[in-house]
Amino acid sequence: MNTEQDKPLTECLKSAGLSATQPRRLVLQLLQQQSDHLSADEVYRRLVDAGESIGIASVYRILAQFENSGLVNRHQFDGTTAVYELERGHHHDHLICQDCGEIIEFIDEEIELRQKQIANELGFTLADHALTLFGRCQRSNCENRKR
Amino acid sequence: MNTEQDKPLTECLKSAGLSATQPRRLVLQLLQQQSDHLSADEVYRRLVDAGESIGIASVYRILAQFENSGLVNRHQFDGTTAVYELERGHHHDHLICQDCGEIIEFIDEEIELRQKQIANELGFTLADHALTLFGRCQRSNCENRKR
DNA sequence: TTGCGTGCAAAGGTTTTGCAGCAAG
DNA sequence: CTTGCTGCAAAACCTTTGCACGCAA
Repeated sequence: MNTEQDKPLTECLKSAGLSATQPRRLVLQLLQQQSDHLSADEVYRRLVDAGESIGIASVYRILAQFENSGLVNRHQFDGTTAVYELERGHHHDHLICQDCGEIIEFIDEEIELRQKQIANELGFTLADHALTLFGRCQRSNCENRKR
Repeated sequence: MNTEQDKPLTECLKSAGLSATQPRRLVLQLLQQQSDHLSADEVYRRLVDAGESIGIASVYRILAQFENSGLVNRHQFDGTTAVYELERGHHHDHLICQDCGEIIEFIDEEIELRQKQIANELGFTLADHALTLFGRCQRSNCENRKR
């Protein structure tokens, strides 16, 4: 699949309807290099730590713009902080380890289909969904295991 | 099914390991009367509007205690405000209308089962899950319909 | 009585906003 | 040049916490 991330930063921004300013390039580049799910503050910190000049307000504004343009997805895994990940053209849901915080992405067509069916049965057109599983990994060497 | 809500307030609280104070009784009673999903602030406001004397801090503390005792469930449907609903012994997920905000509860055993299977296949034991569908209702008379 | 629970106010963390200056096209 | 974007600081918002007082058992 040919996704936006294959284009150079400037073109990727332009085709999303955004002018290619330096802060926007920086945020987009960071998200492309990362496979993690980053909070706004983590994005800000990493850029500052890398010697870049950017403000936290711009990070929030840019991430919101990226989300509206479909460039990134926003998730609210815990109740406090939102995290963002680059839209890579492959929809997926998330499984989070309650011990070590590891985030695993998965996709299940059966669940996807049932969701649509359920919405339809209830008289709705499915527009979006949020599915997060919380579990405990069975790795004996999980360094974050509690207890 | 015989649930906690069938008991008088005091007994319900006691069997949850909580002393039966007036604020706790008030919050529990409100949640029992309500079938809605209420935010902490909504709980606070409704009690104050009803002439009761209670502080917002107590509402937050009490709702957290209720959640730890399994008396209520906490949901984070949007990114900003948590909502609470009385645990009635029937697990369910939620479908929310993006037009009118209506919340519909549903349960689908197929999805429940697949979730467990997926977690197991990935080497995890499923502990919890959050599934929320977002859709648009097809009621022509939906007064909150946008556009 | 005795300690837990409460209310108030202040603090905490995340996100948004107002505004003057600056950069992109 | 001209408009839109940025950075800073302050505000907004939801939630938690410290503390002295008061109620439940």
